[in-house]
Amino acid sequence: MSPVRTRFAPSPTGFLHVGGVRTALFAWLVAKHFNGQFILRFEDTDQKREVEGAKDHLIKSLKILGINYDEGPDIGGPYAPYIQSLRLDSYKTWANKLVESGRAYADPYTAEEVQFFRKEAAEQKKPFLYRNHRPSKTEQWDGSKPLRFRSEPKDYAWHDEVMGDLSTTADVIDDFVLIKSDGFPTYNFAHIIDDHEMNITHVLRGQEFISSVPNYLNLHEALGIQPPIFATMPHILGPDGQKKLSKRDGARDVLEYIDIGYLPEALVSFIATLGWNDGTEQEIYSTSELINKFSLDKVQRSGARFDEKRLNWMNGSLIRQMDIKSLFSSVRNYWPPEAADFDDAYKEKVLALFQERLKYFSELTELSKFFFKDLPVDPILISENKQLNKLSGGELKELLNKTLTKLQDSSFNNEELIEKLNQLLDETNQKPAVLFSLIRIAISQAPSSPPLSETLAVLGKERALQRITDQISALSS
RNA sequence: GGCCUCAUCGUCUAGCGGCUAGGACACUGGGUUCUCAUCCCAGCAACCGGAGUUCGAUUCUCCGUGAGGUCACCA
Repeated sequence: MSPVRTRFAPSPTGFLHVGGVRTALFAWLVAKHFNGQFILRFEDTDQKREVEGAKDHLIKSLKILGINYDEGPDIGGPYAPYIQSLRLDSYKTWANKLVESGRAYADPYTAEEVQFFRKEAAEQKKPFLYRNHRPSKTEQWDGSKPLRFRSEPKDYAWHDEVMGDLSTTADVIDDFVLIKSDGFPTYNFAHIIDDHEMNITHVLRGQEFISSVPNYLNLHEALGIQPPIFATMPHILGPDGQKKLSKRDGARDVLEYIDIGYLPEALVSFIATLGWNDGTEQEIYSTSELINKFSLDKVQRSGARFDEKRLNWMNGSLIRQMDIKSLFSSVRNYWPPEAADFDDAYKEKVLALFQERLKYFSELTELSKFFFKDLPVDPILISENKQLNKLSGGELKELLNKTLTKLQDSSFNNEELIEKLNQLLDETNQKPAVLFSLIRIAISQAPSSPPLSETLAVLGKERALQRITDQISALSS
C-alpha cells in the first residue's frame, strides 16, 4: 500500500486562525498516525488577494505549534515546487489534455454577460448553472479567455471519512473555470492536479467544499485519475453566534495566543478536542497521544464553538504541571520592567508563588509587580475591606507596630514566619481575616497576593519591614 | 429559492436499541487558619418537535423546525 500523504494547502491571504490550525493539525495527525508524510503547499493562484508576509506567518505558526511538514515551499521535497504560482506549466499541460479530449473549452462570454445569466437565475430563484448557456460552437482557446470544464453531469455518491456517505444529483455539476483569463488556474483545478501529482491520499478541508466534491469527481474522471479519500471538517464557530469563527468574534490568530502566553501544547490539545475525542473521558492530550489515538471517524460532524474559558483552564492546568526551570525560561519575556534589576534566583522564587495562579504567562506582569517595585500606599484597599474598614487608623497602626516589633528579630524563613504570625494572632487577639489582611495589604498594595508568610519570606526582611513602616505613616490616627 | 450537511447540559463532548443519559469547562455552595489561585467535596443543568419501526427508542426511518454551507475568472 502506498504511504499516507496529507497536505495543508492554505492561500497566503491572511493569518492562521484556529479553524485553519485545526484542519492543518488533523491532516498532520492523520499522516503521522499512519507514519506517512505531511505536506505544506501554498495556493497563491489569486494574486490580487495575496497578503504580504502571510506565507512567513503561516510557516511560523505551524512551526511554533510543532506541526512539522515533511515537504514544503521553504524546505522543498520530491514534488517541488510547493507553490502553485510556480507550477503553471503543469496546469497548462493538463489543461491542454482536456482541450484535446474535448473536455474543456474557451468561454466566449464576457464577464458582464455571465453576470447577467447569474442575475437572471437569481431572479427566477434558481441555482445558477453555466452549462445552461454552454455555447454550441467554441473558438480555439488562446489563453485570453477563461478555460472551462465541459462537465458530464451525473449523480454521485461518495464516502467521506468524517461525514459518512454523501450523495448529490446531477444538478450540481457545472462547467466551472479551470484556467482564468490571467493565465492562472482556479483553486478547483490546481488543487486537483497538485494533489494527484504529489500523491496525496487524504484530503481534509472545511465543510464549505462539500458541494464542490461532485464537480471534482467529474473532473477526475475527465482527467482519468483516481480521486483521494475525502474528509470534511466542520466549522469552528464564534463564541456567541452560530456563525463561522471570524476575526470580528475576537478570534485571534495563533501567534497572538502564543504572544499572550499560551503554551503550544495547550493550543494543540484544545484545538484537537474541539470536535474530536477518542471516546474516553480524557480531557487533555499530549501531542504523541494525539498521534497515537487520532482517527477521522471520531471527528464530530457538527460545528463546535470556540470556548476561551476552556482553553484557559487547559493552559493553566499545563502551566501547573511544568517544572519550575522550564516555566522560568518560558516566562522570560513576561516580567515587569523593574524585574530587570533582580537576579534569577529571586525571580524563580517569585515565579513559584504564581505558578498555580497563571492562566497564561502575560498575567505574570501585573501579578508579580509588587515583588519588584515599591508601590504607593493605596487607601482604597483598606477602606473597601469589610474587616479592616471597621477599625480606626489608630487601631490599624497599633497592629502594624506590633507586627513590626515581632518581625524585627525574625530570620524571615517561611516556617519561622508562620510561627511568628501565629504568635502575633494570639498576642493581638485578632482573627487572621483582620491581621493577615492588613499585613498583606501593607506589603503588596494589591487586592490579592500569594499566602502571607511565603510572600514575606520571598520579599525579604528589609523591604517587608520598610513597607509596613510606610503603611503606618500613611494611616491617619 | 434549489441542492447539500448538521442537531445530547450555557459550552466541549461520551453514548452507537434497554444506562438513575457519563465526563470536562463555566457557574453555585462548602472545606483547606486572610485575599487571589490551587486542591478536595457537593450542587445546578441536556437528548429540538411530531409520527412511525420495535416488547422497548437519545440511538433506526420519515416529516417538520432550527442552524450552517453552497450556487465566483475566491479559496
